[in-house]
Amino acid sequence: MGRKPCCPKEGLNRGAWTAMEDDILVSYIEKHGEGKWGSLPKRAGLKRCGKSCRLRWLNYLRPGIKRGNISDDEEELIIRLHRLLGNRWSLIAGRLPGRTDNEIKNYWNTTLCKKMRGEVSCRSREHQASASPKRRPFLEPIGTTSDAAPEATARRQSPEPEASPVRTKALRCTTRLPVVQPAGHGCPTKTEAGDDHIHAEQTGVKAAPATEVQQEQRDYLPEDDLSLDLDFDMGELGFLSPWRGAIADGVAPDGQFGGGEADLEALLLGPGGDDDHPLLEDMEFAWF
DNA sequence: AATGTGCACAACCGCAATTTG
DNA sequence: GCAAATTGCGGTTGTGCACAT
Repeated sequence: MGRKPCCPKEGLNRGAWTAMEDDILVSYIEKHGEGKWGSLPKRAGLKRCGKSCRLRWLNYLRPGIKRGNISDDEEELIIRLHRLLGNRWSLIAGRLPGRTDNEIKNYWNTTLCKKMRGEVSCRSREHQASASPKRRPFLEPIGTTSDAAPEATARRQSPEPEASPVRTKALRCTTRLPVVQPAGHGCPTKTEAGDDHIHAEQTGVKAAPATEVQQEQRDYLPEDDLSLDLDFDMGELGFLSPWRGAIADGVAPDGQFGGGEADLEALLLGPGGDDDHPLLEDMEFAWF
C-alpha cells in the first residue's frame, strides 16, 4: 500500500552535494542536455535520486543563476507579486531572471515575512504555537489558515476573501504586462511609456496571436527587465468570463483595461479584491 | 571557551499535473 | 481511454553558521 517512492532510497547519497557530484552532473547535462531525470543518475554515474539531480541543477548549478544580494527592486517585486499570486513561487521566480523559486521562497520565509509582519519573526510567532522550540511552523500564506491539517494546507482551494490569491487550473495564458510603478518606486520598465497596454497570448482559447513585434520584445528582453511577464492559468486567477475575449484582445470589455498594476490587481483579486476599482463597477463576475 | 539560540538556505518529501506508451 | 512514468511545485526539514549568554 501507499505511494511508490520515486526512486529506491537504498544506496543513494543524501544531503549536501559534493563538488565532485556537481561536476559530474554539470558535465553530464552539458553533454546530454536536461531531462530524463529519472534515468539521469544512473547514466551519469551519480548515486542520487533523479529528483535530487533536477533540483540541484535547477536551483544551483544551472547557468545564469543569481545567488544572494536580492536587490531592492527585486524585493519589491517579490512582495507585490506575492500579494497578487500568493505562494506561487515558481510564477514569482519566473518574473525574476536568474532567481529560483526555492531561493525566493526561502527569502520570503526568512526575510520578507518578518518585514511584512512588522519585524515580528515568523518563527517566533510559530514558536508560540509550536511545541518545538527550534522548528517553526510555516508562515501562513495569504489566503490560508494555520489551524488546518498539513495536508489540507497544500494546494488549498478556498483562500480567504481578503487579498486572496486565486488558484485553480484551467486555460493557460501567457501575458506580458508592463509594471507601472508608482512615482518613487524602482523597477522601471522599458515598455511603460506609451505602451501601457496588455499584450496577451493565449493558447487553448481563441486568442489573438502575439504580433511579431510583441514576440520580439519577449525574445530580447534584457536580463534585468523586471516587468511582469505573467504566465499563468486563466482559471488559476479565477478568471472572469466577461473578460475572456477582451483579454485576448488586450482590452477590457469597455475598452478601459490599461494593463497597469491596479488593473492587474483588480483582475487578479476579482470581486472583493478591489471593490473601488472603476473596472469592477457594474461588472458581473462568473467563476469557472 | 562552552553552550544555547536563531537564522539562512540547501535539500527532501509528497502530491498533482502532464506526458508517454 | 488508461496506467505508468516523468516533471513540476509548494511545504517542510536538516544542518551549518553567527551571535548571544
